[in-house]
Amino acid sequence: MERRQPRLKELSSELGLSITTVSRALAGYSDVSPATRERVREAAARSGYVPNRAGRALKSGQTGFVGLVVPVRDAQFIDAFLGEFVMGLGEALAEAGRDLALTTATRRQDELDVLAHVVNAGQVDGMVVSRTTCDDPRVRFLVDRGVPFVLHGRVLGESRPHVWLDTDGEAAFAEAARRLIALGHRRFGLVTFSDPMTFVHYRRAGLEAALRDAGLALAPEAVAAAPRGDREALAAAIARVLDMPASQRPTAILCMTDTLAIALMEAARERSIAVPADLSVIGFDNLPVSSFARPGLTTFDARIHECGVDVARMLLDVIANGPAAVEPRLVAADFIARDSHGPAPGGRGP
Amino acid sequence: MERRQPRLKELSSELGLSITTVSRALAGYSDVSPATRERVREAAARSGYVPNRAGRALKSGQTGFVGLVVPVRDAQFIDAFLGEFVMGLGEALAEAGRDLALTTATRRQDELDVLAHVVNAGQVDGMVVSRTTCDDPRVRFLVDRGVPFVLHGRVLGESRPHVWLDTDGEAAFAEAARRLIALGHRRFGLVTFSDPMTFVHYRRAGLEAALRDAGLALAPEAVAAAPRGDREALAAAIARVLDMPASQRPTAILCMTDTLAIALMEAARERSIAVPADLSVIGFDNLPVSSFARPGLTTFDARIHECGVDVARMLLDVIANGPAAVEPRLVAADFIARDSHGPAPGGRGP
DNA sequence: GCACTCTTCCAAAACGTTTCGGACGAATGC
DNA sequence: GCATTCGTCCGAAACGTTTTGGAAGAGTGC
Repeated sequence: MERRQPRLKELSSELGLSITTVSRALAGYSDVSPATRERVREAAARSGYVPNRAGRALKSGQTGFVGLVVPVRDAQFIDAFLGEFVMGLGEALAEAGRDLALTTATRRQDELDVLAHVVNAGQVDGMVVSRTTCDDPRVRFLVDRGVPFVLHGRVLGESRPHVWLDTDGEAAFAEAARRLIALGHRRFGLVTFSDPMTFVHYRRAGLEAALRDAGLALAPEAVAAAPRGDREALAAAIARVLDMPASQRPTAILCMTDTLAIALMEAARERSIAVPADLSVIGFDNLPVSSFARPGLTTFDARIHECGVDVARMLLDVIANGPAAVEPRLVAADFIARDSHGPAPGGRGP
Repeated sequence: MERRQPRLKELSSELGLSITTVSRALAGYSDVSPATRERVREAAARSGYVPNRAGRALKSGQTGFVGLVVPVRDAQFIDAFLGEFVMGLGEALAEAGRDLALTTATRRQDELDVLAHVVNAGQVDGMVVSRTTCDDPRVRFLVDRGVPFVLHGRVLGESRPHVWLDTDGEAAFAEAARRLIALGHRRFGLVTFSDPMTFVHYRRAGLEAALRDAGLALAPEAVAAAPRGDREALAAAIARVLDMPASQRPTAILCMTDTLAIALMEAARERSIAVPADLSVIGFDNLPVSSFARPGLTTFDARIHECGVDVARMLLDVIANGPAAVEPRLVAADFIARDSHGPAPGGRGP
């Protein structure tokens, strides 16, 4: 068996034409006669000819790949939602005949090193950068190098033009706070990450702004912060908040992600703190898990699959037309009301 | 800015050496003096030289990519578990300096067409094939073409040598059945897919064999089958089983996946059929969702992340040494006892 | 009949790498 | 002192594609 894949050379000698003509016929150039073009196309289709990626990449500089570096932590998928995002990327790329080059950054390597390696090896036409930090070195590197890229998330310090798509977590957390305030809540808490991810910054800012508008404030001792993936630190931080005297304990806690919210609800259950009677909990992400949690978790849906599709389309646009041609996008998250939030205990609410 | 990435040519002229020598120094050949080798290595590291993938692929035939084609259905990630599998692949590939080329098969294209395109474009050194069907045309294609590949799953008809890793669903479902029989169950049901996936075949075979050994049988009317992703057909099929008179209705139902099991439990709740008092339910996959379902879902853990790691390692082995050098692997799934199964109603159990 | 354009085709170069087959001294064996 | 080997190094070819700069021939205008 093992029939070798035909190449331009085989195809051209079979047709009695030059390699040039076959190449230009398939590319649809006008300097090859319609009759020849048809003949070439037919032969290419019949023999199953597909242009070799490496050859094409070498000459044209376009590899057909778009890169994504995903970190591995705790040997488990970082946030169930990355899967959805990746599928969105893949779907939009498939429409453009491109593929996703997925590189895993293991613990031993810095994420920036891996990114630089991928870019320096010239294996991609552009990069998707997910999970940005406030001052992300990857963004500086990519801007410096002039590599097309799109951020999923934002950075704070970079003034040079770059393209991003982000969920408006600031507006979402402000909305959550206003809804809870309207339900009579006055003491708020937050379960968050201690890492400098940009979304952490914005969501917290949204919460604090809404509280300020209502003449309230987020007490520092009502904030539980832990590094991503560190279950023990998280449990300890949550314990510090939940073990406050009931008269000082927050009656409503916002959580950076659904995963954190579910951990919080488990911790509350262990302490016989009833959700939502004693404590309202709101998450973010709308993971599939969240609708099966008991009580069902109130959260925000960021339509992560659509974000993936949009980021890929924006990146294709940047690759074709440069970053100046593409507008950054801030997309709203939808409030998903379930059963984990309700009126404040004590009946001051409606 | 936009400093161009140095290439072998720049590096060699900077060092006053030939391209050949620089290339061979970096590759560690013995015909370059240790002193020169060090000098070259140092210069390469300093300038951030990384060999161009396209150039290398063109000459050596090795692209550094391993391919995976994932289907998109219902615009949502097919089974949460694929994400875990992909991360396992990526992790093991990263250790070998390779990357994953993820191609999405959209509805319009046949999965085989996409696979053939990827292979014919020479963009990968090998393929991972997931979700095999009993008589999978992809396997025939890859064996015909002599492309290195590893199946995640099995096929039934292919006699030519090929490498696979699969979860032993046959043993798992047999074990589940025996456990339920020991708990007094006599009437069994099955929620399954009507699609010809190989795992469907094996798991059902395991169930039926265990029943046969106990002098029991799986009644055809106790089997709910629907195409993957078709929620309505699934609901209708489940309804037909659950709406049987209680005296004939199965007291224990095995489900091909956790997703199906959760749909079954929801349908049972709507009909006030208590799980596990009236009905025992066992799933497969151990999705994160399953531990949050109420009652917690009894299931099997296939250690999907490890499967990804192992499949990638096997594929690297096949690429290096050919398929004959690699043994197929059947891995056991772990029984995860939670609260969705129990003694048969009527107290015949222990 | 001549200069010109238009259509259709092609040879050759280039992209960056690896590798084959040497070349050139210096050291070795006799 | 001569042939041989060894240690280093290099030129050139090749992988498959795209593109530049033509060439050859037919048709057109005068």
